[in-house]
Amino acid sequence: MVETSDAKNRARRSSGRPTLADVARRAGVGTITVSRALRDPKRVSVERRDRIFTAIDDLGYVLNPNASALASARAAVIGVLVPSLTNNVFAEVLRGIHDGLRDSRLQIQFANTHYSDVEEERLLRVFLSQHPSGLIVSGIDQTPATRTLLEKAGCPVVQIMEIGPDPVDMMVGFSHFEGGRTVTQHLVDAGCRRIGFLGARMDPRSHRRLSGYKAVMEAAGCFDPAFITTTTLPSSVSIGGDLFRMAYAKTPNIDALVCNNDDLAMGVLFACQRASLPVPARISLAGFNDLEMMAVAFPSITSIRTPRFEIGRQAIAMVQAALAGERPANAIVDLGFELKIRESTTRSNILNR
Amino acid sequence: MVETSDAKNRARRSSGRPTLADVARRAGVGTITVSRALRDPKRVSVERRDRIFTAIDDLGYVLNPNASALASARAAVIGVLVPSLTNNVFAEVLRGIHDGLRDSRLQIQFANTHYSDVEEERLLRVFLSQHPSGLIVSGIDQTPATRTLLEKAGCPVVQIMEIGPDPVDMMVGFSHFEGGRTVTQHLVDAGCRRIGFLGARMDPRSHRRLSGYKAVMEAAGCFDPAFITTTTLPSSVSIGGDLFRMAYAKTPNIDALVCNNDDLAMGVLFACQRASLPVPARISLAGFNDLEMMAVAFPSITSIRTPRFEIGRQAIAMVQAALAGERPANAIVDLGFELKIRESTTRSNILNR
DNA sequence: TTGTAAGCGTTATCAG
DNA sequence: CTGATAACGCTTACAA
Repeated sequence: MVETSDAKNRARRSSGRPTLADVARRAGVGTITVSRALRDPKRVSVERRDRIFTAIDDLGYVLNPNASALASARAAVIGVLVPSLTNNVFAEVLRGIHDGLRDSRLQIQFANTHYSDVEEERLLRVFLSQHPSGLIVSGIDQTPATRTLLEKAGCPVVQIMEIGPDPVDMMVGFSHFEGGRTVTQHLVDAGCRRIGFLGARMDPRSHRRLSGYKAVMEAAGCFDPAFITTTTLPSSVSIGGDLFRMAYAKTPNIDALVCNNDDLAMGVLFACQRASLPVPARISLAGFNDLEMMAVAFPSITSIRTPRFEIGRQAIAMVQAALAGERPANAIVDLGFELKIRESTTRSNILNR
Repeated sequence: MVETSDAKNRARRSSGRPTLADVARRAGVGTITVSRALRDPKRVSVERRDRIFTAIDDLGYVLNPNASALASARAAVIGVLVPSLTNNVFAEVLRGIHDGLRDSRLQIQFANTHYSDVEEERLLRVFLSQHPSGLIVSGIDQTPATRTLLEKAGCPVVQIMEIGPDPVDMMVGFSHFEGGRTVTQHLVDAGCRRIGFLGARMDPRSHRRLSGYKAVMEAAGCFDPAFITTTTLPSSVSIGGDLFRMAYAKTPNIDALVCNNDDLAMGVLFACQRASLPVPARISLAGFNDLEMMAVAFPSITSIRTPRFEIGRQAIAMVQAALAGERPANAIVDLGFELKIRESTTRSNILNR
C-alpha cells in the first residue's frame, strides 16, 4: 500500500473506509455540504448534489451512524420495550413496527422486560443512554421512576397495547376492559349463566379483561368468585388445560369459559375433547386475541380480534410523524377490537352431540 | 441558569449529561483512567478505582455508547438477521439470544429479512455500517455477495439454525435433512407406506427436510412424487388445512402425513377432525419443531423437537467467547434434535375408532 | 446556498 | 499504572 500522503508522525486510526471528507474532496465541495445532501437534499444545489452522489457511488461511501449519533446527540434508533417474546401477540406488534419502518434509515432496537418493572426501568436507561430517536413501550402501568424517565426522554414516546387517560406522550391500543366485557356479554347473550374465567400471567391487561368480565357477570346477576381461576404462571396451551381441570373440579356446573387469551382457550378445547365434554354443547368457549388458528380449529373458537399488527404500524407512524414535527390531532389512538363469533359459542350448530 | 464557568464566546453543544471528563475531574484522575476503570477495572489501582466509582455514582454518570462506538470503531451491538418474526421458531431463538445476554453491556439489534436474499444483503450492510461487535445470521445459503460481506465483517459471525461444511466463521444448529429422515423413518417403522409430505414456505431448510423424507421413502421403496404437496405461501395452521385437502384429493389413500412444521400439522389435525378422518387410526400425523402445543393436543402430535432456545443461547455464547479472544474448539456446533413420539403416530392406542 | 471552525464524548497512542 | 494529546467522522453554529 502506498502511504497516505498526509500521514503524520502520529499513527492514524482510520478504519480504511471512505469518510464524508473523502466524498467532499472528490466532489470538490465542503464536508458540510455532503452532510446536508445526505440528510436534506433540497438544501443543496442540484449541480453539487449530482457531483456529490456520483462521488458517493464511486467511493462506495456509507454514513457512519456512530459518528452521526455523537455529533447530533441523536441515534437513528427506535427503542422498543416489550414484556415477552414468546407471546405471539408481541411478535406481531414487532412485525408491524418493522413493516412501518421499511425504507427508513431508522433502526429498531428492542428489549424484553420479561413482565418486570425493574427490568423495564433498567433497559430504558440503557436505551436512553444512546439518545434514541423514539421510544415505544408496552402498557400504561410504568412505575413513577420509569414514567419520569420517559417524560424526560427528549424524544417521541408511544405507549402501546392499551389506552388510558394520561399518556406520557402518545398512545395506541384498545380497551382491555371493554374487550373482557364484550366477550362475556356475548356469552350471556347466548344464554350462558355459569361462565368461568381462566387467566394466566395476570399482567395489568389481563386484570382489566377480568374486570370487564366481572362487570358483565355482576350486571347479569350471575357473578361468583368461584368461577374465576387464574395463575401467575406464563400463559401456554398446556396451562390452559391445567386451569380448565382446576375450574372443572371446583365448579363442574359451568356452562361456558372465557379465556384470558387464545393459548389458554386452545388448551381448554383439547382438555375438553380429552374429557369427552363437547364444545359448545356442554361448554361454550371463548378466547382473546384471535390468533390465526382460532378460525380453523375444530370447533372454531370465538375470540376477540385485537389489532396487534396495526398497533405496531401505528406506533411507528406516530413516532415518525412526531420526528417530522407533526403533532398528531389525537395523542390517544383507540384501534378497537372485534368480536369474532364462531362455533365454540354457537349452540345451534351441527357440532352438538 | 448560571453560565458555565468555562463558557466561551462560541455556543457549546453539551447535552448537559455528565461526561467522562466530569467524572475524572471529580475523582482527580485523567479521563483515560476512568475509561479504563469502566472497561477493565483490573488495570486501575484499587485506590483510584474506588474514587472513580464514587464519583460515577455521585454524578449519575452513564457512558455514552455513541461516543464509545466512534472512538473505538466498535459498537456494543450484536446484529441479528432472522427471516421471520411471526414464526414461533425464531421468536424462541431471539429469546435464547436475549437470555444469554443478561448482564452484558452488549445490545442486540435485529432485523427481519422476510426470507429475502436481497433484503438480507441490504440489512447486513446497514448493520455493518455500525461496526457491530458480532453478527448472527440465519441459515447457510447466503448469496456470494452476502457471504463476502460476512467474511470481511471484522467481527465474530455465527450462522444459526442449521449446520453445513463451510462456515463463514462459526455455526450452531442441526441437520434438517436428518430431521426429515428421522420423522419419516419413524412412520415407516410404524408400518405406514403411503406417507405424504406437506410443506409451506419451502425455504432451504424446508427443502432439506423434504430431501430427508425422500431419502427414506426411496429406501423403503414407496416414494411417489404425488405424495408431496407444497406451497411457497407462508406456513400457517389454515394453510395446513388447505394442503391437507389438496393432498387428500390427490391421493386419498395416504396413510400418514409428515408436515414441514407444527403449524401445518395442527391445521391437518383440525381438517381431519372436521372431515371425520380419525388420527391416527385412519391417518398418522407428524410435525416438526415440537411447539409446546403438540404435547397437549388431542390426540397429541408426534414431532421433532428442535433446540431453538438453545441455538440462540449457544450463538450468543460463541460470539462472546470470540470477543473474549477464545477460539472455540469446534466452530461447528450440532445441537441435534429429538423425535417425540406421541398419540398421532401410535395406532395401538385408545384413540382408534 | 455554502463553507469554516469548533465541538460531540470517548478511546488509541505513546511517553512517563 | 497513569496521563496528555490526538484522533474517531460527523454535525452545529455562525459567517459569508
